[in-house]
Amino acid sequence: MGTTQLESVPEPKYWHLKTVLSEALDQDFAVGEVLPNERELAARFGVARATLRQALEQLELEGRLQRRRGVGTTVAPPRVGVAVGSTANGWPVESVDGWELVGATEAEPPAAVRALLGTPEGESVHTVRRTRITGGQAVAAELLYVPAASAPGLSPLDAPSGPARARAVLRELQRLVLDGQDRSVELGSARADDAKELDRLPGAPVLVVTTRYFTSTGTAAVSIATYRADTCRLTFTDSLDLNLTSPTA
Amino acid sequence: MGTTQLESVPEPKYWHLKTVLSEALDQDFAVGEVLPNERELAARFGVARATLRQALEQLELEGRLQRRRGVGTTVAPPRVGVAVGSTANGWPVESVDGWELVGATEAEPPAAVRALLGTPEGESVHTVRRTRITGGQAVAAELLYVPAASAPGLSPLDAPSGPARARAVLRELQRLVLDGQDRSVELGSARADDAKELDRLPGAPVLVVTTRYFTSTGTAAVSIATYRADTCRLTFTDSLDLNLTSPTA
DNA sequence: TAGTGGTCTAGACCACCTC
DNA sequence: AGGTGGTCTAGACCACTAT
Repeated sequence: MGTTQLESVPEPKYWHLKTVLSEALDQDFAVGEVLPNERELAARFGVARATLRQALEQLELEGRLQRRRGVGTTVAPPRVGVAVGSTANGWPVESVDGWELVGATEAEPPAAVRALLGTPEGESVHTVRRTRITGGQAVAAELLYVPAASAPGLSPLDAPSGPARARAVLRELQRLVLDGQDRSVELGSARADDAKELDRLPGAPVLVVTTRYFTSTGTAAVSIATYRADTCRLTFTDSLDLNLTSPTA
Repeated sequence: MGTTQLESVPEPKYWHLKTVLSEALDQDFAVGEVLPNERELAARFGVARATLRQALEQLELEGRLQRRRGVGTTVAPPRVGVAVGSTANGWPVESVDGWELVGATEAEPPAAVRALLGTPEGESVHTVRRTRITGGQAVAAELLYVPAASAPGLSPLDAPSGPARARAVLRELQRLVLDGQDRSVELGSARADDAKELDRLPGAPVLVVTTRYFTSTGTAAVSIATYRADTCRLTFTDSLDLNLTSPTA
């Protein structure tokens, strides 16, 4: 029959909207510029605010927009490339790559971490919290889990908490010979504590980088680092010779 | 003053709901089991369907749930670890790691790729499409961009398209000496064509892995691979020989 | 055809920021 | 106080899958 079926796959409104907005961002807006508010944009496009928001959410997920409650929606700068594993085959250290020590506690790790460490249930481990700052912006929050066996020289009493304690744990780690590491990346949503460090709302999309540090005796430490997925592009420089990785002039 | 402010941060309903559901998934459901439908779940928790859906979306983002239109919501298996760069310092080849050649065309690459390749505007490049299958599931869709200069021996006429053509392009690549590669990972949303390959809806969250292949003459090829973020955990096995990286001990 | 998730609407109220 | 984005509601209809 003559049902020509031209629009056999009707594009969802929010999807089309996203495309239109994306092109508008390329052409008519500069980085940092604020967009009209959601109510006005929705009216301008003749859609409900919820539909407009669905398009904005996608664009934010892709790092094109930045939205802040009480402030507005702005055009986001291109994602920053953050090196992960450029300091490969090295223990986490202070004052490189913009890592900043926040503090350290001693507690039982989550079950998933316990499985990676191979520590028995109920055993507490050193937990170092770090934050990674790039361009004045917190881009990552990390929890580094170090079993007591990996920091044998650490007295429970020197610097019971805070950055000094964290530094002490890291110093202990450096004494061990690192045999290798193991890294994985997956999508997650920010827990409340990480979200706070990253200046995002809980549930914000993050890239979760899990690193296992191996010594001859097994897994000596595990790091769970959550990177802001909206602003970060994780870079891995596997290339052994560093000749071609042109520096910033 | 006496404003005790006990609930200074009222948790959003969908966030609380997500926590409750997450615990229920751990305790009362097996992998593959189907959940009650959204309307019933919403009624059971006394919330609007949209709110319930917000919680489900988060859980799907975290890889806990799988939702299929017309079918239902099921408990997802743990994410599969897919090796990225285990074949490090090697050209992409066929029939390893479950990559399957789909076809090849010749077209002008997107602007972002053109910038990475350094090809002039208007110049078309070979574009090889591959799909990565793991456990019977498509987990990644890749577009490999190869400038004509990187495949000099390729006649325009042998196997004009399809898997045979793709194989021919890859064979040409193997003739070059690979100097190194450069990899980055970021969050994105699936374009329509990739979504189709991955059996997902357009806009589904994906991990975009961008790889640059270097030879002595510069960037010889660029690969843009999109991995299903809901089902994949990207693994990087950097561990090399530990000799050169002797710590300060 | 019945049931599922996906899209969309037109409101309302709240939390947060700035002035 | 006024404006912003964030949450939430109670509907409606659509696209897809299975039977």
